[in-house]
Parts: sequence; C-alpha cells; structure tokens
Amino acid sequence: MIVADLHIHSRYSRATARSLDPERLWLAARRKGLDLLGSGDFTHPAWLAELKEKLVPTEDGAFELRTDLAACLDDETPATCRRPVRFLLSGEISCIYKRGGRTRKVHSLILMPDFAAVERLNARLGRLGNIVSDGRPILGLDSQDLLALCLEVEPRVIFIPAHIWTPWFSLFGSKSGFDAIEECFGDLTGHIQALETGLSSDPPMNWRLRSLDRFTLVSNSDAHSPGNLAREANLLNCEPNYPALALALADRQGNGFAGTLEFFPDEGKYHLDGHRKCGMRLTPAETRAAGGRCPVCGGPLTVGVLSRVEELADRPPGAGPEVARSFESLVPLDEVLSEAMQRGPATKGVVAARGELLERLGPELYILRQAPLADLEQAGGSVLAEAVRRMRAGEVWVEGGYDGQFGVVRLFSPAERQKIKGQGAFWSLAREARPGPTPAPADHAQGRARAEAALLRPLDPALEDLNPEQARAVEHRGTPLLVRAGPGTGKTRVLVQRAARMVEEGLEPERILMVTFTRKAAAEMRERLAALAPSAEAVRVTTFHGLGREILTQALGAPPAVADEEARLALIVPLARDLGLKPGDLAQQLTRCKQTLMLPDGAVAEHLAAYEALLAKEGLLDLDDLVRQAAMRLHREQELARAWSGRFGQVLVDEYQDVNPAQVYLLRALCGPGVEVTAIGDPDQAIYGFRGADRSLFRAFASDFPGAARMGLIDNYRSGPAILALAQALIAGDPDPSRVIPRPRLTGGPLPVLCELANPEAEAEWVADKVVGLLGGVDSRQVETAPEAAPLNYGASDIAVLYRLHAQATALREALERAGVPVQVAAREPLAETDPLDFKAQRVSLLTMHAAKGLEFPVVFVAGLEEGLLPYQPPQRPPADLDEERRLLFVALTRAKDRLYLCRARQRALFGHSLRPALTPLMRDLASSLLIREKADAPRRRARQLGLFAT
DNA sequence: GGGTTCTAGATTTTT
DNA sequence: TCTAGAACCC
Repeated sequence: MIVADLHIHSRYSRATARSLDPERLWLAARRKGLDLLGSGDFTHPAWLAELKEKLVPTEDGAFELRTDLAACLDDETPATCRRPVRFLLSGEISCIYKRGGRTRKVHSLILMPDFAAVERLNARLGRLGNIVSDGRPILGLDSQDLLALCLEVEPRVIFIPAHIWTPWFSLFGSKSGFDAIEECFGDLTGHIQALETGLSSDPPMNWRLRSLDRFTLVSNSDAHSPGNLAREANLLNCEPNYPALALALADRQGNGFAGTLEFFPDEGKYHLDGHRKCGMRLTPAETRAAGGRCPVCGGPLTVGVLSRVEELADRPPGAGPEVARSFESLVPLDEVLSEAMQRGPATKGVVAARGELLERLGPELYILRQAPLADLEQAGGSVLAEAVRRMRAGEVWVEGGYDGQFGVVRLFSPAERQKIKGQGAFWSLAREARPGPTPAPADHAQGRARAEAALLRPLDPALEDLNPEQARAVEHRGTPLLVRAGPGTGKTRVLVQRAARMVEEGLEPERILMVTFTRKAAAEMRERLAALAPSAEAVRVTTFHGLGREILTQALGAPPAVADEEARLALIVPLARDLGLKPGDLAQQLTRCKQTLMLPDGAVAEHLAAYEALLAKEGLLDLDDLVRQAAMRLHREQELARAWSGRFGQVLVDEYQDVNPAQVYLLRALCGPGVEVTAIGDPDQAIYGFRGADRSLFRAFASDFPGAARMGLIDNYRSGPAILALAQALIAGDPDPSRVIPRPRLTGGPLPVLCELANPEAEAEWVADKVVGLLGGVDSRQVETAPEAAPLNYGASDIAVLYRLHAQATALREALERAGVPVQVAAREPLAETDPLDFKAQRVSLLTMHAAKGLEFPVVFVAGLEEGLLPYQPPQRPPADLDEERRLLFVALTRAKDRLYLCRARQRALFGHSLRPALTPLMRDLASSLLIREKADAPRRRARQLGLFAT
C-alpha cells in the first residue's frame, strides 16, 4: 500500500511558503510518510527548470530526488522515516471564464507522464495566457477547452477537477461552478476518471450524488507549505508510477485505488454556510430558514459545501453506492498535539514533541493511523494516546468551518481541556462518555429549479423590429441618403437591414455594393448580412481598396502589383535622404497628395513625380493608388466607366466620416445616374484626420450626391444614461447644430468614476484592483477578504482598458498580470505565435482608443486622462488637433455599456521627461454631477483591499 | 565585417 | 528613458 498526495504547490504560487523547493518537499514527504508526491506547479517555467535539474526519472513517469541532493538531506530525516519518495509531474490551472451568462471559476489538477508532455502543454498555454507570474496560472479558457487541449497534447493526461465543492473556484462551486459535471466538460466528461473532493467534503457527502458514482474520489492536500503535505491523501495498491496511478484511478472494479485519508470535513474552510464578517455560522437548514441572507446584516451568505451537496444530492444522508472506497478521517498531528498539550499548534513545545515522536515512532501518518496506542502512550503520554484513539474512533467535537474560516476539531471536552491545562501531560485521562460528533443536519435538499440554463441574451430590439428612425433609414428609396448615426444607435444594423430589404424587394443581390474601410468590418458585415438574409449572400461587400483593385484589374487586364509597406519604404527612405527629408514626413506628404487628389506644386510636386517614377520603374502601385487610380480611370476611360457606373444599383458606405476625397471621387465615378448611394456615419467619431480622412466630406455629401436626403438615428441601445450624459457633455465642447442628441434606451447603471492616482504605476494598480473586483476576485485571498463582492458576473472579455499611446500599455499589462488577470494587448503587429484556442480565450483587452473604434464592452476603463497625453502633445511637433482628440475621447467613452472608469496619473514620465500634468482640458469643464470622483487611498495595501470591490 | 558607442527622436492606423 | 540606426573602431 502506498500513500500519494498529488496536488500541492511550489513557492512560485501565490501565498505559498518560500521553503517549497524539491528538497524540502522530499524531506517533508518522508516525515509525513508519503510514497508518491505531485510536483505541483509544472506550468511554471522556473519551477519546471528546477524540477528537471533536481529530479531524475526512476519508474515509468515517476521521478526521484537526485541522489546527491537526497544524500545531503538524509541526516535531517529521522531514521524511522527514511523511505523512498517518488514524484509525479503535476500542476493546477485556474480557468476563469464566462459561460451561459455566468462567470465560472474552475480549478483543475493535471498530471502528465513526462517532461516532454509538460513542455508541450506549457508551450500551448504560454500562447494563451500568462503562465510565468503564478505557479497556478489563471487562464481565460473554458474548462472544456483546457481538457481538450490537454488531451491533444498528451492522451495519457490525468485530468482531475480540483476540490470540486469549494464555493469560489470549483466544478460544483456555489458561486461560480456548475450543477453537473457534463455541463462543465460536455462530451469530454468521459475522459475524466477522478474528482478531488477537497478538505470541506468527505466521501459520504459525495456518495449522495449518484452522478459521481462512476468517478474515483481522490483527496489531496493542496498544500501551500511543506507542513501541510498529506493532510489529505490517497491509498493505492499499486506501484508508485504514472501508468499504475492512471490505471488505479480508471479501474473502478479493481482495488488499485484503496481509499483516502481525509480531513474531518467540518474542519474545512467552507463546510457550513455563513457570513464571516458577522461571525454567523449556519447549517443548511438554518440558511434556508434565513432565506440565504445573513441574519445579522442581511447580506448574502456564503453557501458552503454541505448545503451545496444537499442541493445537488439525489440520495439521502448516509446513503451511498454499493461499491465505495474506505476512508479514514484524520486530524493533523500538530493539532492533535496541540489538543493534548493545550498549547498552540505552532508553539515550540508542540513542534519539539512532534519531532520527538517522529524520531521514536515513525512518520506522521503512521503515528496518526497505525501506531499501537501503547507505543503512543509510551512515547507521548496517555493524553496523546487518548487523543489519537478518539481521533481514530471519530469521537471529536467540531465547530464547522464557514465562509473561509477553518473549522475547529476538538478531541477533548472543555472540562478535560481545563484539566489538561492544570495538570499538564501527566494527567491521565479516564475514558469518559462523550457526546458524538456534531451530527450532520439531516434535512433533505430541495432540488433547485435550474432556471439559468443557457441564458439567452436579451433580444436586441433593433433586430426584432426597427425603431421609427431606423425604419425610415432602411426604407428610404429614390435619392441618395445620408444617415447620421451616433454610437450605439444601430448603424451597421440599419445598413445590413437596408441591403437585405432591397434584396427582398427583388433587387438582385449582385446589384448591391457595400463598402467599408477594413477587411474586418467587411467580414463582419458579410456575416451579419448572411445571418439576417441568406438570400443576400451574393451582395458585394468589400473595402475601398478591394474595390479599387477590382476596377484596376479590369482596366489593366491583370491584377496590379501593389507595393507593401516594406517595398514602399525601400523607395521612400533613399528618396527622403536625397531630398533631405525625414522618411515619415515624405511618406505623409505623398499619401496626402494621393488621398486628397490635390495637384501639388513646387517642391511637393517634384517629390511626387520622383516617387511615381520610382514606383513605375518597379512596376508597382502603392495602396493609395488602388483607390486614386481606379477613380481617375473611371472618370477618364469611357469604356471602363460604362462597365462600372451602372453595375451596382445601390451602393452603401459605412463610416462615411472617415472618407477622403479620393474615395468620394471613386464613389462618384461609380454612381452614375440611377445609382443610389447610402452613406452612414458619425462626424463625432471622426478620428482619422491624421491619415487623410476628411470629415467635412460628411457634410458635403449632399453636394457630392445632389438631392440627398438626410436622417439621423436617435435611440442609443448601448450605453447607460450616465455614460451617455458624460459623453454628450464632452462632445458638446465642439458645438454642432446638426448633432442629434441621443436618447438612452437603457436605464439605471452607475455614474462613471474618475480617480486621480499618484503615477502610472498606481493608476495601473487601481485599474487592476477594479478589474479583479469586477471579476469577483481571482484568488481565494480576494474572495475571502471581500466575500460580499456583488454577483456582477463580468468575465475578462467584458472588460477593456483604453489609452492614447501604446507606451501606456506596459504598466497596465504588468499590473493586471501581477493581479492574475488574463490580458491581451492589441499590438500593432499581431503575435506570430497564435494558438487555435486563442480566439476562445477570454481576456481583458488593452487597446488604444483608436483601435477601440467600432467595439463595445460592458466595462470600459480609460487611462491617462492628462494634459499632454490627451490631446497628445508630441515632442517637437505641433500638438494633436484638440477637436479630433475630443472625438477620440468621445469614441472611448461611448464604447462602455454598463460601467465606465476613468483615471489619470498626477506624475508621468513620457520620453524621459517627468511631468506633473493637469487633468486633460477636455474634461476640466464637465459638470461634477456627471461623474463620481473617487479618492485614491494613499497606502498601497489599503488601496488594494478597500478598492477591491468598491464601485 | 562585426562589435561598440553615439545621438536623435519618440502618436494614433488601414489597405 | 529607451531604442534604432548611424558612425566609428579594430
């Protein structure tokens, strides 16, 4: 028979002992009496390197401490405890993700048969999230996807849902788990052979669920220090190696898996229900009677494991499957000694006594489980012997743990304890009749209605039936049409509906052209169109550049060769040098010429001519040429114009505020008589002036396309009224009589929050604290210090952090990663290594305000609201245009649906200069009633704790 | 040619 | 302050 503890942690995990290295784990395992020990934390690169250095393979998939290291430590092991200790490679992963409208937090224990498999796994995980800053990494990955990934990497993986009943971080957790294992792991459930029951539950509790009968119930310590090793463990009748363990777990008929060593579940931190702040401990029946509310403060109770088991149980208490493994309930030796000596478990006396017992009798588990009472009496006195006898017999007094508070197991009555105190260990205990253990409450759980299966998102009203303004825009025919559509008013929807309606009316889909600026937008449009009306599939959806290329392809008889960025620079850089210009300036000058169609004079004309000659020599066009040349040819070449100007009967253009003159010129060429143009956009969201977009073209639409009708969308479906009010106040700084005041369709929601922090690091820290709070805490310390966290149910992908410059991302990313939050920084060049699961991983998005355009998030942070940063004041250059920067901030604010957090630093180092910037002038004059100014707590630790769950 | 030192410059971004 | 590219040195 061997004893195995498969789930532990290294010193690289949060809140773990610094002494957790392979040597001391090995030593502790020997003192405990363990034969097989999980390495823990194999996802952590530094820990894995240490394991590879210090462990050597022995049996199949098992490892031993290097002999030279073991030799050095042999002296430190009591002679009675010397035994071989094998390691297996194990790790734990915390998945935090949203499924079915609820935030899920599920921990999983994973074992792998060799280092190569671990490395394959880590390579994949490393692309999906941050596995370096915590030994137990937090990933925004669905548990089912994690299991799929593990199986893909190594079919022999042993995947065990960890401590399945803890409320905050487990498969069945009351706060963020599931009601059935299949709900969590879907059709991969069959690959799971074992479930870890955790400290707060024991096998009889688990036996009450028939659905768990087919699983092996394992128990591990989840130790965060060497001393806690083996506080729960497994008994196995097999060789101490990987395949033998796998077989023992999988084979429910055989007896490879003999049973478990358990905590008294009452001692676990989440056994009963309660509210720690108020000191309220409740049984499941009491909780029901109290309606799930704390009888003292009325706040929500943390529902413990016992309640949760009853809720899901389909067998009465005491019932179980026909075949079940045995188990023994133990109290850790230091606690037994603490009782026998009536002094704290960590006191010198207890520590010394334990050492002496180990020397004389053997490992801790032997002492607790097997040592004859006579030997115990001889080595440790009769009180100790009696204490151990009672423990083995289950004659204990318990105060159940609740809401993160460990329970207390007592081996002696108060009177006996008084006696021990008075007489010391010399007092000999009479065996007294004593009350049995606190009985488990015997009421039966009511099967709760599982109402929240597959929560449907509220139906989008604009999709179901259009509001009057939208309907007008969709149905208008006969003239060009310009629609002004503010953020969240259903702009794309109107465009898509309009196209679909036209198809319905009998227009061939090939006669409809939809034009966007980016391929991404085009793809989205295509998708939405297909979803709305399959018959509209043949509608042409493309970008301006794609359209230009197509026209040129026809004109030239072959697709034009287009200079990519690299080729273009290869021409521009030497040219700029010859001309004594900066390459960037020259590039800007040239692109400006092409986009505005302005015929330059003087020096610029020469530059352009020289550049065009170089392009011609290479037989290349640049990207600007795709639009410009297509437009010019359409205007000049009659045959080409004939082919194109009537090809489309309807042309719909998105984001019209971003067009440049070349694009309008192209549109006009395309739209001969009888062709109707629809343009939709929002001049308040024009943020690309710097790259040639000319928002005055929005206003000029009616003269470019005579007879145009104008309309505006009014209802905003995206943002709460408070967010909208702030954004509107901001944009009002740039008066525009034709602006439509939006009408919020959502109600309620908190005011936006503004906080001014000492520096960018503190600012990032503030953001990270808020994010952790919105996620309801990502580690147990957080949920235990602030368990009243409102059930906000935000997932990481519901949250975005926006900023003006990429340079701001570093501090924000670091703070979020330190907090354990999965993040994704939208970099200019996408990371080369992407994982197939990448698109499914849920992460907080870090984006520039520009990159956020067109997106929406339930929660938005906007960081760095400082003068100099917004509007941006580049060194040695003219400051960015105030109104365009105002629109940029407007775009940023209007990305938010429910919650908006604004912040800025009082001190910021930008390009080497340390500045003490003022608040951005864009926000200075806003009415104070539009937002809540939050005070920054000066000492960081306080800020962390208090800021956590404040809103 | 390869390595070191110096110095200017430093947004936002799509095709 | 950091970095990329140029200038410089052997």
